[in-house]
Amino acid sequence: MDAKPYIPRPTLGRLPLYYRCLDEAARLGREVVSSEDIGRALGLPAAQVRKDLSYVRDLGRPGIGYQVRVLLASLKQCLGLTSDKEAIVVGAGRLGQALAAYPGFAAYGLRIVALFDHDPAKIGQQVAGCTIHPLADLPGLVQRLHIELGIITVPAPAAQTVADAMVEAGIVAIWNFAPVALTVPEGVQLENEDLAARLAVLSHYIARRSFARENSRNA
Amino acid sequence: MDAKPYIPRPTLGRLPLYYRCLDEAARLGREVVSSEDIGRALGLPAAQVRKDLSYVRDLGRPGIGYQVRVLLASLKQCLGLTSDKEAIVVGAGRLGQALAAYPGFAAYGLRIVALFDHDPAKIGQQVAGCTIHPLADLPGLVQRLHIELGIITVPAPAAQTVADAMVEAGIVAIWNFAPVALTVPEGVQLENEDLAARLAVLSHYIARRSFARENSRNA
DNA sequence: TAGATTGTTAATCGATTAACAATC
DNA sequence: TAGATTGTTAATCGATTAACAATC
Repeated sequence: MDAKPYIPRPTLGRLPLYYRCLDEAARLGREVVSSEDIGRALGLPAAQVRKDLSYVRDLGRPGIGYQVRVLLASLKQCLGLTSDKEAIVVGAGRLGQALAAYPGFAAYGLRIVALFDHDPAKIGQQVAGCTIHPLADLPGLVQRLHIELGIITVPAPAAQTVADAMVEAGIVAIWNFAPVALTVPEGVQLENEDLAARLAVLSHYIARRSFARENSRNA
Repeated sequence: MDAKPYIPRPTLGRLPLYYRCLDEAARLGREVVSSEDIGRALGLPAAQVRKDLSYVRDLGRPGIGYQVRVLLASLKQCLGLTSDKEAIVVGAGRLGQALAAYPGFAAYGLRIVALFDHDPAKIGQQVAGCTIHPLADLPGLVQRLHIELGIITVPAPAAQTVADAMVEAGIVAIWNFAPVALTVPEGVQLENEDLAARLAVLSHYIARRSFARENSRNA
């Protein structure tokens, strides 16, 4: 047991990419990869790959590279994917349902096991093998299955209440899609996914682009 | 016309939050807000708010604060939201449909106007007022409507082909949900949204948490 | 041994935070 | 005028990149 206690957030965000890259290499039957190989596949400088991987554990061999199997296992452990992690989604609208059915999580051994909604019409429906439960069942189900991961896809005004209920039930990491700043107790990890804000950033790039074009015309 | 030519990426990511915050303040009838007010609402230090807003334009008044209407208009221009921006989604699976129907974009004047899919069974279906078109119609539609924003929600193996088609058709900013490193020509803005990778990061935090707990027990 | 490639140190770069003169 | 709050400068912090000794 020597998982590192602290990894910088930017590095952390890249670890899943390394994991997927190594997984792919393993499927192709490769036994060893270099930081150069990984960097090329992901569009990152080799030095950054080495630096990032040094946080995971000392696994490469100078002159040789990284053993695919070994590094994969380390990344798996570092990302907490050794035991399958289960998550719940609160808010069974289109987005919540899309996440519940999203096939991409499986590559990391992540699984959404239940949806919750307050709309009586939705209760009992199945989405990709996942049942929609009433909100009242949340605490019981979370505790019974020892769920630690919660995803919020309710409208903004309901999000804080849902977050509170999740924390109360024992969830320690929340992925929030509602465009609102939530308050959670110390020790609960919160990640915000603001889809509209992301799209607005792309809109800015387009605006800047036309601005630059105009400028060069007038220059 | 004095839109700033360059804004750091972290700042850029916060601008939409300021926009939403100011929009809210305007709806509440507030005429002036301070960097302190904004910071409190968003959980950011006031100094950072001021620094960020200084990239947008010089708009605050010392001793007073920021005029809500004026700052809102500046942010709108900076984010390119003065003229309504339209986007297309390629990949009419659950995720693509959820995005097409997502109500949150409207707050920024962003709108998804068409879905594309290669599945003949889906062609012609409506999703939240948005028609699903065959892929062959993409170039024509993009050019006719002068669409500059494309969203990719197809499986990873198809993503590069879709990106190429988008660029060919004239799209200059791509939001890619497929978990794969795409190649686009210089000048085309690419933002990756890797949902599974995001969830994996949360999984790591949980793992670290239990590691920390175990450690403190043994300490 | 020579060539390859690591892990790490040091240099660079960029973002955040603190402090404060300017000004309403 | 006194109090409030900006915009900006300088200090701090943290991440990326480059370089290279260690080593397979």
